[in-house]
Amino acid sequence: MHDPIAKAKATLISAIEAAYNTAVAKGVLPNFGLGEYTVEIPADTSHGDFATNAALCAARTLKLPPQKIAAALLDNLDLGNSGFSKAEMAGPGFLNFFLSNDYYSDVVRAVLSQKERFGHTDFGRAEKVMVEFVSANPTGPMHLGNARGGALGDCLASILDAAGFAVTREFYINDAGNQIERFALSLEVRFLQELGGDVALPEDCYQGEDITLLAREYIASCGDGIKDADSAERKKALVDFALPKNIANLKRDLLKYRIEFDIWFKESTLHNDGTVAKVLDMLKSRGAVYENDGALWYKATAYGGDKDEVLVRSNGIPTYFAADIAYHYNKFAVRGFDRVINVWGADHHGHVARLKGAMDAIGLDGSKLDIVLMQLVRLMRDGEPVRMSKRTGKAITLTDLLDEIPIDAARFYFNLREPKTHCEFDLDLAVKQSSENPVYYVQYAHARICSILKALRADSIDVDGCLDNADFSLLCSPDEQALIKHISALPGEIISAATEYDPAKITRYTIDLATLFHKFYTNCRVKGCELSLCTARAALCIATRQVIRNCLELLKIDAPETM
RNA sequence: GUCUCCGUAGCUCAGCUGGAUAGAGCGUCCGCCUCCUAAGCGGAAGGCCAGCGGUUCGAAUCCGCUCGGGGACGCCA
Repeated sequence: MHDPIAKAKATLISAIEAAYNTAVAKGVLPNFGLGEYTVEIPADTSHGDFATNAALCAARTLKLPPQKIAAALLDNLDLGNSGFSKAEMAGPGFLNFFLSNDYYSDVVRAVLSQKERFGHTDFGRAEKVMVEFVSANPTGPMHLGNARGGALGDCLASILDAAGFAVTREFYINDAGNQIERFALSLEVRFLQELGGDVALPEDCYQGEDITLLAREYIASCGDGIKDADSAERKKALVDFALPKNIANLKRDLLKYRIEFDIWFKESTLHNDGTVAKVLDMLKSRGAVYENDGALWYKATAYGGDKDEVLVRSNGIPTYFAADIAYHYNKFAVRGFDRVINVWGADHHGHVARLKGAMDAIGLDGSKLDIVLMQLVRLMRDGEPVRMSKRTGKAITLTDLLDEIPIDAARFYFNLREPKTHCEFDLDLAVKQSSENPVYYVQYAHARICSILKALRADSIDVDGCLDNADFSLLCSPDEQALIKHISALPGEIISAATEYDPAKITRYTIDLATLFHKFYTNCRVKGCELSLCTARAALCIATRQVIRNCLELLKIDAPETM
């Protein structure tokens, strides 16, 4: 039982189709087919556990009132061993179905036996998927956008993995191009300034204090020997020293944020190994480029773009865009990914169509490239937007953020909303250890369960033998069934989060799970009730704890035993 | 100007591949611990789903326009 909800829906659809065929055979309904309809889980449980609008949808083709069709379907419905106990007609012609007790027992049993694998499916058929995210500029520290992108990309990768894809997490290091030139120049100026030189830092250079510190570190460990070398040599020495340090810092900070990449891919390799030149040749041979003002232009407009783009500047240096085409050529053609997902800030949205188009232009399939555009975050404190770090006066960095708020809260918060929504990050709320902060609400449910189980063990109740000994059919109160039904939705929820690239589905699922558990906790006592019921409820507690853990594992958030 | 995201309770947001009475948290008010963690649960109040039109049995959901807000439109990355 990989996905109980999907299985139940499939069962219902075949039962409905069978009922229709029987009704047709009896001459009760015309033989035009039911057409398209849906089976859904109604918001209101009095409308059953599942409901279908089949009769409403078929009303036109069958030229009969919906209620008459629904009645005919109901008359000929055979639920047999379907896991459903009854069906009824309601409203304008809905058919509502009610699950039997077996369904609930099966779900609890499945969780207890599948354990940390519950929720995982083979939906993705081990398709090779790359998730590229963060890819922060290595010339400096990461900012708030990287914090959201990091939490988002990392959880999306985990979710895809759970949904059965073969996932690679990748960080693209932009260690070439203009920004490295600027980095080099900034370092050089700071270096010379440290040695008393009278040079000013140009405005378009990196103004941060980190550059000065790097220059100082260089002098401390390598001396000032390059002072009199020519500028190009001096810059190279400084960059060769500073860039690896910055990259190491990125790794360190991301690790602190619980993100580990499988691959750190350097842009420079694409320039050095001829991939950039190769894709330029491919574009040339396909007639997708032209020359103008001494530069090489890509005919974006011929491939779905809104305006043409420069590939090679008139000074002979390829643009970032040229390198990006080469990079994605590498992802698809060289490394053979079936699908590539990039998590980008919304400020890159203009880049999406032309990169996809460029994939088509070099004979690859741009539709296999998906971009998750993430809107920027507004940091709030005391109801006011925070733009700058108090300490440095510069943009807020990931490290600044994690100094202030717990990692659990940050990761949870950034995955609370769909990537495309503009979101506010409330610093005051994130540090609050109260019910206002949803991450604690979820963790509290987990801690409560641990506490119950501890109390039961202290009473010598065989908590660990629940799977073998418990009579799950005793779990029949509304609170128990609501909890179990929600548990059974996890596999489908993970698949849906994976296909829609929306980790927020999982955080919200987890909050709802905690809510249902807290209700169960309030209304159904575990300790102290009759032994068989106590054992069954303990089993439900263990199953719930497992599901909370599985969800928090996807988000890489701690599941504390006590709070 | 073109493209893009957003607009739902006082606040932050779900719901959006069309379905039954539009949901949650926070805030406000009122209840619930001799009993497994009250970081919890229950209840009340709070809505022109930005506006107008269209599509149809049915629209918060789909389409068009308008208004309001964020972002992008470099031989930057």
